Order: sequence, then C-alpha cells, then structure tokens
Amino acid sequence: MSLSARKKEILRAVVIDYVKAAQPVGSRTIARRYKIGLSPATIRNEMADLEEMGYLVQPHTSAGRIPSQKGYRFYVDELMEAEILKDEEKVSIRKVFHDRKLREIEEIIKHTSQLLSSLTNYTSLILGPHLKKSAFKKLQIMPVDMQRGLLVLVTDTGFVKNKLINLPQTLSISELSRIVSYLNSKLKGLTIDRITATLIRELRRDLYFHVKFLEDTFTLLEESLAEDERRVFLGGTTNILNQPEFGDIEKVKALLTLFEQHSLLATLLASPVVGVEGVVIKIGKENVLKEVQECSLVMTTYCLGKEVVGTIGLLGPTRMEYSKTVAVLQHVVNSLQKL
Amino acid sequence: MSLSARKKEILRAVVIDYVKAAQPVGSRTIARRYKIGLSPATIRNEMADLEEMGYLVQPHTSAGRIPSQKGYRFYVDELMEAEILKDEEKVSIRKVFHDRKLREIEEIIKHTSQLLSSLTNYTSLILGPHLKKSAFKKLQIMPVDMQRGLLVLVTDTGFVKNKLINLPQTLSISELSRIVSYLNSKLKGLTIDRITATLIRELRRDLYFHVKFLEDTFTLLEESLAEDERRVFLGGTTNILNQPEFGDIEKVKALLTLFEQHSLLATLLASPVVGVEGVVIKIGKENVLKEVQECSLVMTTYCLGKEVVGTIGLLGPTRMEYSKTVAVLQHVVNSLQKL
DNA sequence: ATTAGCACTCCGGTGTTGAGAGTGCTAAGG
DNA sequence: CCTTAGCACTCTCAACACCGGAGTGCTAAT
Repeated sequence: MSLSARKKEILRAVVIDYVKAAQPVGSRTIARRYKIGLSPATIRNEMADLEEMGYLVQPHTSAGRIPSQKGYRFYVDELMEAEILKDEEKVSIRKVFHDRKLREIEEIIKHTSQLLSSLTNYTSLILGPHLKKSAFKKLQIMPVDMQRGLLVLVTDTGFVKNKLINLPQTLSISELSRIVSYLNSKLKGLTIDRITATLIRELRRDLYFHVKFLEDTFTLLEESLAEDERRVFLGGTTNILNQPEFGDIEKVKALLTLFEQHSLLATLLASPVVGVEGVVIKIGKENVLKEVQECSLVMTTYCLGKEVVGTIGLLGPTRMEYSKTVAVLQHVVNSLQKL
Repeated sequence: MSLSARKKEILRAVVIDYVKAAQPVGSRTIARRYKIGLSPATIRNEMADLEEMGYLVQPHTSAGRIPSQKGYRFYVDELMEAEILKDEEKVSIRKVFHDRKLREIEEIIKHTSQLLSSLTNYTSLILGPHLKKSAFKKLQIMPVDMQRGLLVLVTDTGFVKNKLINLPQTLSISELSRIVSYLNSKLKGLTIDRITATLIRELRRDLYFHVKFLEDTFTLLEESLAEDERRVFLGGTTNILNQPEFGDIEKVKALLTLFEQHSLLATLLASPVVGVEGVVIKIGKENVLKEVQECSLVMTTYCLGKEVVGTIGLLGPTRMEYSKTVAVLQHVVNSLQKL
C-alpha cells in the first residue's frame, strides 16, 4: 500500500529533521522549516495517520514524532535522494588511495577503514579477504638460525602469512630449496581450500625421506590454513560515543564488547545479499545480533581483482545520515577497487 | 615525617575500604569493620589529622573520607602487603604460557595482555621490543611474481617484518641471491639502529651495478627501519567501563581516544625508571598525560633473552587494588621471562 | 587520652509546581 | 469535503522545598 505524495513529503521531513537534531519533531517544526504549505493542524492529522500505519512513533503523548524502523526503511527505499560528496571529501579520499605507496592488502584496508570512519563519524567495519578462497602463489622457507626457519606464504590477493618453524639440523640448504621448489610446483595456483588433507598426504608420500621434518611443517601449514577466521578491521570505534543515543554506559559497553568479538562481527558482515547499487542497508532489528538492534549497518561487497573478496560497512545509530553514508561508501569502494 | 602506628592503621583501613566499596568511608565504618579497638570519635580525630596532613580528602563536609593521591602513595610505599595469588589464577597463567605453541613474539605478547586484563579487570598495556635495539638476523628477498618480490627481515628478538617491493625484470635469480647473501654478510649481527645511512651508502657503492633496483629496496629498508614506533598492545580496553568513576561518557571518551593513539601510549610506558622489586607505580597526577591523571599505572620492564626489551603495565583508576595488581604483574612477567 | 552525646552540615531522594511543547478534537471557513 | 484556527488537555522537564540519613566537629565527662 502506497502513501500519498503529501504523506511522503511529511515522512521525509520527519526523518531528515530527526536525523539532524536527534529530537522528536512536531507538526509546528515541519510547517515552519519545510515549505510544504500546510498548517500544523493538517500536518498533525497526517502524522497521526502515519503513526497508525506504523511509520512514525511517539515517545509519549504530547511529544513530537520519531521515525519507526518501518519509517526509516521506507525512507531508504523510496524517499532518499542520492547525495553528492563535497570536493574536500573527494580530495581526502583520493589522497589516501594515491599518495601512499600502499602495496600490502592489510595496510590498504586499515587506511580505508580509518578514512571511512573519519568521513562519516560512524564506525567502519571491513571484512578482509577469505584466505581459503584466495590462490596459493608462493611459499618459501627461509633459514633463520641453526634450529629455526621462517615459513612464508603469499597468496594472489596479496596476503602474506608467516610462521616460525623448527628445522632439523641435518637438513642441508640445497635439500631445503629442493623441497621448497617441489612444494611450489605442486601447490601453484590452487586456492587454499583445495590444499586439503588428501593433497598433503600425497605430498608427504612423495617426500617420504624428509618425513620427520615435514611432519612439523605440514602440521603448521594445515593449522595456519585452518584458521578460517577472516580478519575484521575496525575504524572509529569511539565514534559511537558522540551519538546522543549512546549516553548510557551500558549500551556503550555492549557495543564496545561486541567490537572485540571479531568472529561475531564476521557473521554480521558475511551476509552476501546484494542490494540496490550494491549497497545493502540493515536497519535496527533487521540485524540479527541484538547488540546492534539500535543501529543501522550500511554495507557493500568489494573486489580486488575480479573476485569478490570481502565486505565493507558502516555502523551508526538507526538515526543515521543514510544518503551521505551510502555516497561515501560507494565512492570509497570505487576508489579502492581501482587499485 | 612519619605517622603514628595508629594513623597508619587507619589510613590503611580507609584505603582498603574505599578500594573495595568506591564510597567515602566514615569513622563509624572503620570502627565496625576493622578491629582497631577505638571508638568512632577517636578515629574521627585521627582522620581529621590525616586530612590536614594531606593523606585524606573529604568530598564535602559530612561525608566520609577518601584517600588523596598522597594517601595512596604512602599506602603503596609503606603499608601495602604482598599478596599471594589464588591457585586458579596461577593455573590460568601457566596455561597461557605452557599449553600454547607460541613462538612468535607478537602472539606471545597478545596473549599476555589478554591474560593480564582478564585477571585484573584493568586495561593492560604492553610496549613491544624496540626494533632499533634488536639485532639484524636475516634478510631474504623472495620473488613473488614477475614484477614483485617480498622483502623479509628477521631480528633476534623474533620480530618478522615484511614488505612487498618491486623487482626489475632484468634481474636473474642468481643475481638476486648473490645480492641477498652479500647483504646478509654485511648486516649480520648489527643492531638495527646501526644500519645507518652511512652504511647503506657504502653498500650502495659496492653494489653500484644494481643501483636502480637497490634504490628501491634500500628506500624501503630505510623506511621500515625508520618506523621508530614501537608497537603497543592493549588488552581489556572495555574494562574501564566497569569502574564507577567512569560513569561519565566524556571521561570514557577521553581514555578510549587515548587508547587509539599508540604513540602517546608509548611515551607513557617508556619511562625507564626501575622501582622496588622492579615494579613502578604511577598514581594520578604523577602521570604526565592528563588523560590518565585519574588513573594509576602499575608497570615493570620485561626481558626476553637477557636484554630489557619492553614495558608492561596495568592501568586502572587510582582507586585500584594495588597489591593484587602488583602480584599478578610480577607473576605474569616472571612466567613470560622464563620462555 | 578517650569517648559519649549532641548540634550541625550536606547529600540524595521525593513531592510539588509551573512553564513549554505538542497533541487531538471541534467547529468554522473556503 | 478538505483545511485550519482555536482551545483544552497531556506529558516532560527544571526548579524548588522538604525530609531522613550519614557523618562530622566540638564539648564535657570519664
């Protein structure tokens, strides 16, 4: 069921005003601030309707109205207008992606998340690439001292993983390099999740004469690959403290505690649905996690190369500047993907 | 000037009670809860003296007393008794340091900081090893694809640093390995801060035929070494939210914002003074940083190998369980150093 | 020197009140 | 029939006064 043009106008005004002022907005305010050409009384009637339909709520009788979750949803889906970034914002985005000699993916992501949070004043969440989905590129074992070596693993997404391992003293340099190049040839181009137990057993057979040493290495290799956890990067975690809805310490604590539980955050970001123009918006209770049910999450997936590698999102109160947030997110993700 | 035994008793009681209850403590409470064998009136007189001498303060007339900074200082220096850890606490410490196959220094430190904060409910701060003071151990350049290679640097403290660099396509594998082994032989055993511009210039001369490529590499090497910043690891940053003195959002914000400024934290931890039994306690305004002038910092240095490598501390409100905190810190640092 | 007793102070919680903001309803006007 | 002016009503919030309780400081008695 659709709303009359006038109701839409009013709903929009309520959302915009409430987002800006964080105060329930009354009929008088709308009549004054937004040129709708109607008297407060008429607006009151319309607002009463909107409340009955569930788009607005009243904190108490004789207070102004606040958008409900349904109200925000309608606003986001039908009323919101695309926003254009300010030049200075564009500049600061460009700066981050062009000025720096960023090569490693982790560095890039960290800077991106800082950028997002400073542009929006919300908290940015970035789910990193799925290690298992990226392809093996190169492996190297580099002797460090008599007993130990450093196992270095590089993937095509630019991931670098290293781990100290024990080396048997009997192993000569040339043997080691033979083993390494053998492993490289065998693993080349495989995605990490295809390097399974079976394959490893096979390799182990081929290299049976080094079994003791490899036992160790393979175990570590397996372990580090089994670390399914995708990394989550956060930016601007203290930004929520600026929001009036988080004046209550308990709420702050709940959220900040959530921010430390990266595995939960990963589930939050891992919903792979794609929305309009790639951006998905989850409002309030639409989020499964109860800690963020007073928040909204604006997110999208991003690619490096041609594969989708992760999710990038902004978390703020439901009373959020949706259009601006969407604009920033899209612009930043675009710039990111051009790398 | 020294205090009478009775005054000490009373001061101690005030500190202990206030630490536990976070409420100003009155003469009546002391007479009841702590068997001093004196009437409230006498205690009142002594407390008035203590206040005049600056060990106690009164939030307002007709409230109980609170230890002043000077009061805490006296308590810490003269009254505090060593505390013995509970068995379960010892067990959980042992678990962290023995169960895991932790090799890399970063992993160890991360777990240590989590352990400390969970045992004490304060925020733990660990200043990592000084990269510049650790010795060069091994360097390797590992080709990744046609254009790029991974520069890996290992120090004797177990630090691993890596950086993607560009490789000229004209460079053959054997040339590369010659360069690498030359660099290794030249740099072997030097502490990082001795790898200066002069030395690098010298190396550059020796390898003049690879100048273009090395230009790049050396720049990166320099850069990554110039990163003077020692890493700071935090644990239990949300613990402060449980302290009643941080009921005010503004204070929380100030502290949490500080926690994000690692360079500031590094200065906080970098004061190298050594106190009784190696533990230094900074109370309130004794800290230079204004953000922590309502906090106390209990800290000590730690060694890995025989060199002092870093500082490890616990940050809580001035109303802190000093003796317990000291005990936990000492025990944990001991266990850490046994590795 | 210690302590019982007492007057005094100050905080915090509880009503009470009045102003302000906003609503809903009704009746008049286009 | 839709719009709007007017008005009574409701609810919040800040200010204010008013205890009761906790704790003190002082004095006088032991």
